[in-house]
Amino acid sequence: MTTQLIRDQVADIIAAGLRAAQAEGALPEFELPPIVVERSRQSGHGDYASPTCLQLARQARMAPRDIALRVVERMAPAPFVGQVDVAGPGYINVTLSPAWLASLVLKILAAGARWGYLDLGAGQRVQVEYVSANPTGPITVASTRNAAIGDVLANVLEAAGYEVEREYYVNDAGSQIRHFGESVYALYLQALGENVPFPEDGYHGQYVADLGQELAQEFGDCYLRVDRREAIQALGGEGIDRMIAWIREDLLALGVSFDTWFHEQSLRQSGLFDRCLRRLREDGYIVERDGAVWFTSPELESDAVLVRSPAIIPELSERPTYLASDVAYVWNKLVERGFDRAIYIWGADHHGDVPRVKAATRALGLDPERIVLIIYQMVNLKRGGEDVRMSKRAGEFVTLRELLDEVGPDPIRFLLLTRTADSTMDFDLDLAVEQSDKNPVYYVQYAHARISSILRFAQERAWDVADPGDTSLLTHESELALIRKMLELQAVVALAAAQLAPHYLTFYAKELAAVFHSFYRDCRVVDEDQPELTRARLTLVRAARLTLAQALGLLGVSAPERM
RNA sequence: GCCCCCGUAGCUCAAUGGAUAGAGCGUCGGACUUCGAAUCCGCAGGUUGCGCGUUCGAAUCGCGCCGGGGGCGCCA
Repeated sequence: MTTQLIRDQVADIIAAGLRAAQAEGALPEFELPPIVVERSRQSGHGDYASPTCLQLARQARMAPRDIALRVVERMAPAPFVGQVDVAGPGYINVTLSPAWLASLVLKILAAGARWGYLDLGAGQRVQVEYVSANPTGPITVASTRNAAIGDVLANVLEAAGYEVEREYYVNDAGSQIRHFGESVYALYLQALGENVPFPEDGYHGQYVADLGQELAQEFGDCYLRVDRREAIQALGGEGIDRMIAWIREDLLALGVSFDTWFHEQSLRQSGLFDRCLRRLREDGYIVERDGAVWFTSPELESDAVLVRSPAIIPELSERPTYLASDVAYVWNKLVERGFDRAIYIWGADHHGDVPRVKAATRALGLDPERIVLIIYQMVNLKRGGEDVRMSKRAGEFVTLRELLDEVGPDPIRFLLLTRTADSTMDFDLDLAVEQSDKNPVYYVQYAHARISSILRFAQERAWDVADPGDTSLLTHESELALIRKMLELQAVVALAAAQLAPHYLTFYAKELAAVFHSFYRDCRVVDEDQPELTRARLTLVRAARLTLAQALGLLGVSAPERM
């Protein structure tokens, strides 16, 4: 199975036709623009449509239709082309050959677990950094959207042929960590019966109290005797470690895992942070004002960004501001580890930092195009149409763990990817739980289970489902529609990878399931009176099941054989 | 004050600058003695918030309004 998209092959033969027309003097000489070919939206317009001749009209000083006619005359035949038409104002419509489509079924099955995988990455190394929630509490719904987007995007990029690394950036420095440590320490003391006040900016969640209890039981009173600062460091660090373990476990239950857990602390321990800051200072990007250190750059509209302020962050051992670490981090990604591209998945609340990180990247002498920051909008959690309010510090939120207990990973992942990242989404707990036609994940999984059931049925009647039969018998309109949709998997992977938009996969999976269900209505698979056709159709549905499984696999959603 | 996202069918949302803007849900009406009815088929439903512009062509790009959501202005 070739990994070159059919759409691109169509573009190639149109380009060849154009050049041939020019060589023969049927068209004037001009430089060819990139040939636009897209999937036809309207049935009756073939499978692919190219509006290229429309845009050539001015240069060629000819009517677009005439250009198209002269090109089509000279287009070389190709095995996948069934019919070529000039339509409307000058579109070139290409219809795939039914025989070629039928032959595709065996190629899909032969590709197996690699079906849908492409070679667009050309060996490029891409890092996707996602979730990266502060390790001061459990994963919430907002971070779960981040996880779904990041994880599926990484899958898609891998399928498109990139070398992908998945990373979780652990913010284990900064004042939130200090507040957390102080909270844990206070609750530890309280658990031992000490009468101490709870810190003003402390964390109020039940899990912090539990953590204090836990530490009191395990360590006893030994931290009563050590210096407060030291105790906070030790107990806070222990708390953070347990939070990270907890986060890792919950994400794993969602089917999300990482190649690297990168600790912010390491940026300073390695000295990289200081080196980057020195570099920026030497190049004139650092100014000192009002007793604080600022990053400034001509491309930043708002003046300057705080790097360090003794008034806010008195202790040198603590990390400076958020941006300051990001400077060293981007250097680490692009230079020390040499990724060609670094993708960040950020919640909309961080959108203001995008120009800053871009500016800092440029200030370091790196190409800002190499970093891509995907901003996804917020998630409103709902239950029966009512908003569920959340605040991490106040300890009121719905966690990933609770979601998993209530809903399970499949609906969570699927539902979180049924919107573009740009739109705010409501996540209704009641709907997510509901196993009905309102919940699209079951619709797709049902198609997979239904095919599995057909294959079981055939096997029970002693059909050899591994016998491919003669796939050229697949000529029914609904059979061909199913194959066309299966073929589209490659284009969807390419599109999702190019746009960095994993939600295309969920829409595709639903469409594929729908086309299968329609096929099922029109064509009986197992028919004792037509053994040859039965063998061919068994092969067809095996390929359809594989394609569904590939799409679901990229989404990280299970493909059940029974439901 | 500045920034970001959204506005498309009754509802929730799609649509790599292309032809007649599509799905699901909801309403209504049909299809199981035959491989899974968690399914399918059909009907109805639209000035793509408004205006101007760019383009052969705009839901899509630009500018200006209107409406909704969110963020920033020494927390991360």
